[in-house]
Amino acid sequence: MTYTTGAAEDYLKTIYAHTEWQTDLITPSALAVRLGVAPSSVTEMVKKLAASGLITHVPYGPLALTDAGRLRATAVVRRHRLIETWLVGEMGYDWDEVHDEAEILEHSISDRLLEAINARLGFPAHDPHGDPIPAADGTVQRPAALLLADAEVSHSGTVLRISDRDPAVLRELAADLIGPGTQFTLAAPFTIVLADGQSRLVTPAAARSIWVTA
Amino acid sequence: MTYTTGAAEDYLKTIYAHTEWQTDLITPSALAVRLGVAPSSVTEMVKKLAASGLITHVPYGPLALTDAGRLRATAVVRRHRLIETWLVGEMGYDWDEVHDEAEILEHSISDRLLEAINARLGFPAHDPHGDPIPAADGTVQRPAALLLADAEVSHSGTVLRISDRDPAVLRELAADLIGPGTQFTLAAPFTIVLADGQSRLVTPAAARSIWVTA
DNA sequence: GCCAAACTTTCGGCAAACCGAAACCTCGCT
DNA sequence: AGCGAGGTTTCGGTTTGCCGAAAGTTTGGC
Repeated sequence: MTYTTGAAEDYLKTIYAHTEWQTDLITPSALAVRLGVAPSSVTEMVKKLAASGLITHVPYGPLALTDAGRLRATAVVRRHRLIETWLVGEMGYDWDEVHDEAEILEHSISDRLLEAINARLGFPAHDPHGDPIPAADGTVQRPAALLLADAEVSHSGTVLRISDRDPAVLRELAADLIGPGTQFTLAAPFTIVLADGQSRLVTPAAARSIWVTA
Repeated sequence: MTYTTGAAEDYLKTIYAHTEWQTDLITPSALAVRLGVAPSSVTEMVKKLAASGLITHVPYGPLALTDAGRLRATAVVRRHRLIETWLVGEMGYDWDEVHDEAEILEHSISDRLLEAINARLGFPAHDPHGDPIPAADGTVQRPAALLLADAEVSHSGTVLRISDRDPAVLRELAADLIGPGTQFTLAAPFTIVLADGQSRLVTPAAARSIWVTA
């Protein structure tokens, strides 16, 4: 069936998000934590999503999106990221303030309004955090990326994206003028040197939120 | 208590809308028809709204908003009309296309985003149909108005608002270049003469949708 | 190779909105 | 005054999404 309630969209989106920058599959309990619901609620929704052919699931095993599920998930992510881009680009929001608003609007905006926004923005490829905006057909352009916390000392590269999970990290980095496109060299663990020679100490939380070119 | 679900907002808005341009109170059955729900659903919601102090209701009697309910209702109407104004003013919608989108977004947009939109639009006083946009404190500036269908022949005036209930009427009037602000004289029933001397035959449905200065 | 911890599922329940059928008021008309 | 039509409410039931407690499964460590 169609089955496109807001709740189901949130489950699909979260399953998708888990594998966007890493490869392991998500477990029901991890999904429960991410969504802030009880494990039993996940079991229930998983049954519905599997019955609708949007995910695959063997009992007591992890979850994986089907092609149909991934298409549905990327559509939600597309809406979310276009809305975030619009809030920052046109409505005066800062990049640490857009998440909650987008979380709600992504479930109610029409395709038509979304495309009007997309056109106004000039069909952006990335949102303010550097995350790729999926195309309408579900295609996503995702560069090879590495967590800054996992990079070797002396690694040089460009910041690709900052996870928007933690607004405090976003504010910290905005104050340090670090964002997508920033070029750097890792001088020592948690210490980066920018193109202009200035060095910055990033917190461990930030190092685990910043993804850079490999 | 607070009780601000989307469903409750729709009930309050509809009760408010009924008395906006006329004075009689709405009955539960009329409310059911307007909302497209069964009468028994109305009874149930009416109990909750009355228990929350948002409406008054004596069994088997009509419904009336309390001050608290009216404030809640005008807040929804404000969101609806600002969204409509924005869709027409910035997003390329025509005035007959905005209702459904606004109907959904009015329940999910935040106060902050609404005010950002309001500021971009220059704090408009009316929506594209000529309906007054309530102020944030619930105040509404509503001029004395008369239905064109009820006006006497030779009545002269200005179009104040067009009900947005029927998109076909809106398209008909847009084609005839009739809208809020249009000056006219009623030459004969259903026949108006515009300021430039051109005359227009309006359909009975349109005459029951056009409100003019008294 | 077994067992307990950790994870997952099942089960009964709840709240919000909705429904249709049946019971119940009200009011106008005779 | 009484009666019936029409509007309103009650009642039992449905769906969606959530919960906690209890039962079931898996798996790592000994």
